[in-house]
Amino acid sequence: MPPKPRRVTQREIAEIAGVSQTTVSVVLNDRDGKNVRIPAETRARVKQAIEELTYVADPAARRLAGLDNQIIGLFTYEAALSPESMDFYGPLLNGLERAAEQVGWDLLFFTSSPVENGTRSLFHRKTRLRLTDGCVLLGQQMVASELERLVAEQFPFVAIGRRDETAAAVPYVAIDYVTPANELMDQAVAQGHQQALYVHRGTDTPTARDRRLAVEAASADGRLSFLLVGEERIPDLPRLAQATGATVILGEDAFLTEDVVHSLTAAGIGVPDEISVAALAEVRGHRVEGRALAGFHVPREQLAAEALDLLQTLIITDPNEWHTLEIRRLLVAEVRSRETIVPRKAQP
Amino acid sequence: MPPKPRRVTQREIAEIAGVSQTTVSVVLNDRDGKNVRIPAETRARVKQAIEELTYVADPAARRLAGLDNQIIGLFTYEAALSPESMDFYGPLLNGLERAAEQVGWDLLFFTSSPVENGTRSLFHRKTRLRLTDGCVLLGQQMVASELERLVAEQFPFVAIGRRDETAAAVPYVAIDYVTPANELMDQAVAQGHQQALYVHRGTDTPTARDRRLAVEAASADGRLSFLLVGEERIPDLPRLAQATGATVILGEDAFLTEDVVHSLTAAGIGVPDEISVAALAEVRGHRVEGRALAGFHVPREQLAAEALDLLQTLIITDPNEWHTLEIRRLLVAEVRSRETIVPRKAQP
DNA sequence: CTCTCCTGATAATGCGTATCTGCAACTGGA
DNA sequence: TCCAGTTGCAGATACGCATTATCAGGAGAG
Repeated sequence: MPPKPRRVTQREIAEIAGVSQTTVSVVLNDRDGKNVRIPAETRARVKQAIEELTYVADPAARRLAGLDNQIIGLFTYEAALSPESMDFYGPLLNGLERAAEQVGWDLLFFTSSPVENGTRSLFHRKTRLRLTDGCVLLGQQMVASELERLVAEQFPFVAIGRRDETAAAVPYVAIDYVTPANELMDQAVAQGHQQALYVHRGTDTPTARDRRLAVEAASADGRLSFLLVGEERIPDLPRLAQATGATVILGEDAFLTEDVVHSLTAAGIGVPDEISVAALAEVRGHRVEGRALAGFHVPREQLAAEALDLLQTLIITDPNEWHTLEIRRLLVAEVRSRETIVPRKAQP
Repeated sequence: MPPKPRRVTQREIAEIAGVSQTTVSVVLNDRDGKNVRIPAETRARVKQAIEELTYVADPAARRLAGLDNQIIGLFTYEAALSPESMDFYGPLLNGLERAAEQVGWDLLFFTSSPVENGTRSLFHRKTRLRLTDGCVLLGQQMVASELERLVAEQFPFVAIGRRDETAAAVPYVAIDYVTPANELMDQAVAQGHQQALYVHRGTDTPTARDRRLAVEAASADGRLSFLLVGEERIPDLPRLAQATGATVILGEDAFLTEDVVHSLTAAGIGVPDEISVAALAEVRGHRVEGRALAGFHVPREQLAAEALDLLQTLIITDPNEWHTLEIRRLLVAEVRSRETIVPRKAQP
């Protein structure tokens, strides 16, 4: 490394203004009490020197002295800025940037984290985590041990996405899929539907479980009768619909639902005229048969704002009081069902 | 601020291993010379303690002690992550992320910089600039005084985009539009064209000047005769083309060129059959008359990689030797002319 | 005239790390 | 046995900032 370029320090300001470094610090922080008093005239002299030399404090020194840095970390378990992930991360990152700008925080992307055992890891030998005041975690596959360590170290952080699987109390903001799922099913019922299919993947994430439970609950209390179908049986859907008399098919996500529609239309079944469809997930940008696919709009910008708000709360609260806080926040997704959930066709 | 959570320090490691803090530092940094010698047995003992306590170095303290942090700053004069700017910044950010990951650097977005006098400013009272080892600057409108201050402070930084207007030697990576512009004009000549129009905006940026100079040079040495036309005269283009006998029209950018095409087709002039068109700029995603608009493809991911490479060079080089480096790098844009530059129609 | 209180500062210290200097304890050679 | 050289560390210090304790000098009270 070349010699670190020397920049203006408080000591230099002090020499020029003819005071001590202490006084400069006091003036900078507008401190004044019974212990320390600086008359207006001296203050002015110091402030002038600060202006002239265009002093800016060294954040590393501030940090070392135990102060905050107004930096928050952003850790993603996959590349955040690649074109592929932009679809998902884009609105979140945009929301984070806007919220950070609002409160005057800088955003540190932990792009350096090396890949170990398949995923990136937050704790490595030179992690810059501790430079930040707090941290936002993004990604489908978080490592439980890292979350637990963050909790144990009482480091302020917020995960985006539900993190109930871990024993420790992980602060998160996430999307409530249950409320809008019920709303969507109620609308289907109001349109005359009685029999339905739910097409799902094999995965067992918290949100997948949520959706399935909502569907099963609706089936159990007689609102809407469901048959649950794995994705491998999509080719068989036309027959299944026929056999069960289903007039609605819900998919776990938008892509799956598109596959469902292809299977139906290939068999000559009209969507949505004969069978209504919807995804219990984000559907922005997804169209089937020239219509906007019914499903949810997830407020992702707001999700980011909420995450930073929660993080800020954690940062300014003593860790020992965290248990008194509401560290899990759910945002309700918005239902958009108009175009592919339509009234049930009169029986022939 | 709540009390700073205490974490593992070298001193604690030292106590457990029964050595001094110095020794821990030496072991961590694998230092060994004639001044300091640690036998393998002691090293092992210290390393074990480090493992057991899962020690990670405090980046702030490292920085204060004059070492590098492996953090580079990213300053944009506009919001970087908004959907509107993604078109332009997206590929750059992606390239930066990938390159940063390669070399193990974290990426600090200066999202906190407040707006003063219309633009964001890099130097404010609490700027975290000095936490970084170097900085990448993005944006159309950079503030000359800030660039000069960075140069004066010998702070390693690289601008993306040409920055010749400033007196001080500003390191940058940018796109060479002149070489591909000449190539494109040569192709037009090879296709039999002799007379052309160049439609430009009123702005006087370095790249705008480059393009105009290239066009004027081609005109001067008789390769291709040009008439330069301001954008306000686009409605008049059909008449101008007729009057000059021009069979090619070049636009300063893709949007301008699209307007040109609309003006021509509205007047019944076939594009590209009767008049070939191209933009002397990025044309990805732009189509006219069902064809990919001719023009350039700017290698933006590569631009980002080149910027980080230059930055890294600056960081590891003593500032006093910077004048010996090639601190301005140009990347040649790729010509894509096939679809809307076609052979000149035989005269009737 | 002495004692106390207030004013306007400053010296000293700590934060965690790296580095430079120094210094015992040992070893080998004469 | 005495000295020079080597081995294996520890002490001191710097980095830039905030904070705590302290201190000299002057004013006011008794």
